[in-house]
Amino acid sequence: MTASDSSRQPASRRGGSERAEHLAGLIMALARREGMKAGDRLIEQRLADALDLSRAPIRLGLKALETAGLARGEPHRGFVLAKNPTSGAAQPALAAVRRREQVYATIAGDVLASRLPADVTEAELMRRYGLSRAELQRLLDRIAAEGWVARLPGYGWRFAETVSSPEAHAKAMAFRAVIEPAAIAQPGFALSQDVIARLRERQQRVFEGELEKMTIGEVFHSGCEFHEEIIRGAGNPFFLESLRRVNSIRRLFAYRSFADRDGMRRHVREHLRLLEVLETRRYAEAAELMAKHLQRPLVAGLS
Amino acid sequence: MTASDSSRQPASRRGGSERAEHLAGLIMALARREGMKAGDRLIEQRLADALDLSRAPIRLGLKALETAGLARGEPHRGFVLAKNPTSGAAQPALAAVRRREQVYATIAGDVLASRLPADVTEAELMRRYGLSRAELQRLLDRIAAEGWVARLPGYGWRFAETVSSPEAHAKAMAFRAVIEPAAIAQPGFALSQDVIARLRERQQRVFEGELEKMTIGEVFHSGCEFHEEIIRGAGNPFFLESLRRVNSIRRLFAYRSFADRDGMRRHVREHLRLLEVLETRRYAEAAELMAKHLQRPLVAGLS
DNA sequence: GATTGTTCTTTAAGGCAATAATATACAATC
DNA sequence: GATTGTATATTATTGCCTTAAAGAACAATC
Repeated sequence: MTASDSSRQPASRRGGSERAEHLAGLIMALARREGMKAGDRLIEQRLADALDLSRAPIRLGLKALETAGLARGEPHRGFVLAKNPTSGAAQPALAAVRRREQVYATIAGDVLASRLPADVTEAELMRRYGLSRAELQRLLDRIAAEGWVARLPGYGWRFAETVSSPEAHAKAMAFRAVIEPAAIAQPGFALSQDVIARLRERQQRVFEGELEKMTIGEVFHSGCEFHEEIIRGAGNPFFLESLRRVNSIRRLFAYRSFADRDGMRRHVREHLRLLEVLETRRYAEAAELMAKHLQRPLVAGLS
Repeated sequence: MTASDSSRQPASRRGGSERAEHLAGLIMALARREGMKAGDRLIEQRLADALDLSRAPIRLGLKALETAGLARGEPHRGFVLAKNPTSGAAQPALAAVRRREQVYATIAGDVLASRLPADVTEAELMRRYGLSRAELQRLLDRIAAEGWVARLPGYGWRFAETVSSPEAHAKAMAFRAVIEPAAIAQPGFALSQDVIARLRERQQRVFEGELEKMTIGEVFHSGCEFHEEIIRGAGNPFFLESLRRVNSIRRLFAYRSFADRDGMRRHVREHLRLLEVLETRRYAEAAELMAKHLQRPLVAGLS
């Protein structure tokens, strides 16, 4: 009924190489994470290592970036960032990525609004969203990895009730309120000064202006990264892993939440405060602070 | 180098329908969980509902059970359990299931012992374990769902360091020691008398003798079920989900642990004690008890 | 009236060949 | 000496087709 008919095309040949633009997006995202500026060199091997790829696909991504005007390249000198990755101009390349995400978002929306039955066959999804079997499988694998759909033993898949339930958000927060402070309170917890500095720099930048220019999705993403980086300090992958999963589900309803810029501002300030305490290794205190940070009901979802 | 060559066959036609025997195994496992006895009827639709399947595959499973001598069927009267599902005789049908699990176990062992590089291509795995692409994909999907392998952005997969690390077990326990007591202490925690009764009955049975007859794997499985049923009481799927994931990884190294029957006995006694406290709704006390239960170093892994 | 038996429809898995994407090795350039 | 350019080998995806598996509907039986 609500299915998007999503350009019935052979999945390749669609506006100048979908894959390349996707790669371009990955590169820009990395550049942003690393705090790179316009003019910085984009060294192939370094990008390849950071993204767990070989140079071949990186190269495609770089070419796409050049086409999009986000990078400039000269023969035998490689590529250089043409714009600050945080600037609004980073959108063009991302536009392609967005298109790729469209079906995902549509499905997420349909599941959240219960427009889709809990149990569905692949055939039905293919028809409904105009996907090839291969495309659908990729998508379902990804969603399964995020934990909100699972294969049934026979034919078909089942969406987790978790997602569509109205209390889902509260439950996710309750879970975080348990694991995040506990992680900080773990015996071996430690956060290198490097990491702290990087996190602070990023939060500071957001605090001092970028916030206004960011989309809800970006703010959300940035918050997740912050918290995931901190929980990583426990040195226990189970904490990190479980936070990641919660976050990937929270992301689904984050889009619905209102943009309360003031609340977000206060939120980021708390992040900065937390970093101060972590820096001086007062972990017990930091754990408490984190607990408070998470318990605050807050609008409808960020952190 | 250590690859098992695993009967290079077309994946179907292998000793009287592999799939049917697998289904038979599912049915027996269900019968055990539900505490069924020899003589109980196996009603197709009921089994189908419980296993999220239709009657067609159930029927195959039942026929296989009959062949294996675990069920008896008469025309128009359906099937009846021939043996107690807890008896050792339940093994024959499971033998087929085990065969199916063999490659999985081999891979798990190779990863645990670091005989496999962290990054591998599918082609390499296919060669090494003598699998078709389809078989391998199924396997990798399952392992990915369990969380100890993940697709790389390019070609290949990466096994989680989590698994092979020597501290993995301690980390898993540390994580459990956080979430399980916290789950019990959640505001809405509740466990119906029904559930408590069922759990008690099961633990009691194990305590009073079955323990001696169970394999390590079965003891482990039973322990997981117990804990998962309890954490479910928090009514927060994130707790349950994360415990499940930890457990599916713990299972990997559980096989290596020694069978300390005395330790296990004490362990089950603690489960029974915990149920008593839960029954009277003294949740704070129960949470503490659970924390102690999990903190005890214990041999090498059960609970 | 519930359950099993049977038939028919739909769904997905498996294998194969063609093609695209990625990795790798080495030469060329700065 | 590090990085880019290029050629080659390896790896995995895609689409197509065949076949197996599962679901659904209805009749038959207890």
